[in-house]
Amino acid sequence: MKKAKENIENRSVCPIACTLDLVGDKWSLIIIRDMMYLGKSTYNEFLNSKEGISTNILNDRLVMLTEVGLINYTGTAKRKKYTLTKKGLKLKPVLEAISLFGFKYFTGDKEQLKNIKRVLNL
Amino acid sequence: MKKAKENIENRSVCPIACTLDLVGDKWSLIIIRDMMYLGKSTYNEFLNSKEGISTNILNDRLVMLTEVGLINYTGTAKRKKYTLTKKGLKLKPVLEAISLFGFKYFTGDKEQLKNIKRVLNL
DNA sequence: TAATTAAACTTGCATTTTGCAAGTTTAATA
DNA sequence: TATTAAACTTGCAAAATGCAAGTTTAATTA
Repeated sequence: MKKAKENIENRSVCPIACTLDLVGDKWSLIIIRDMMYLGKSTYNEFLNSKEGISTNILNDRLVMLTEVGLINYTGTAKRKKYTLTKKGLKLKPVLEAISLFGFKYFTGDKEQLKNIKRVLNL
Repeated sequence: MKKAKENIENRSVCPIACTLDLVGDKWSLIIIRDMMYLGKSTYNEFLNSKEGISTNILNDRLVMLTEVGLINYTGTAKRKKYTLTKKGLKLKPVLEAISLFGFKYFTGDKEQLKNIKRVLNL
């Protein structure tokens, strides 16, 4: 079994740097977005996100996010249902600030954005 | 001359994913933190941050952040002074939310954190 | 009950990104 | 004029990511 990073090494004591050591990568906040805003909870739901995460990275991130206490799961090994922990839910202001920035600076398809906006409760 | 990524490719139209395509890496928000909260503005000041960014990555990020319009610079090629653009300043709520999460979940050295808190205006 | 499906990984390998050490260029300073 | 130092640049090793394929075993279907 591949072993996930067990102890995140913080680069400094700065709270910003420490938080980025947890979720400052390309995929963690995408998974958390899926849980927080898009009602997703299973491996395959995450796998089918538009952004196209690959299976090994998805697995690594689910293990890591579980280890650091941002998510947990119920169900059998073959039917895991992931949910955000209380700690994970505390990232909501972060995602909200990020999406507000995104709405301001990325126009893209207006109709599509309207749908996203609705689903993200914005 | 090494060419920096010229057009960021967005993984999707999601505003969260798009924003993460800009600053969802290990170093960009550290540099922006240095400018926003720690009064830093030059290559060497960024280089001397506690987190220890390496020279090539720092250079890449400064080029990229300039290209995407989050920062810009004045001064000669040998004495560049970087500042946040209006767009870059719009990331302040993101950094604030991240640091609030960090303060809640990373204790570390109390005295040191108090100093950081002061310097971060929190 | 046996065969099939599919969800959740796992593995191997190529590509990309990052880290580290050292070197280069040229303004500013002594 | 010589030295310093700020801002890169380069080369190479290590780590992270991407991609395709394979594995395991619950759940479903025939």
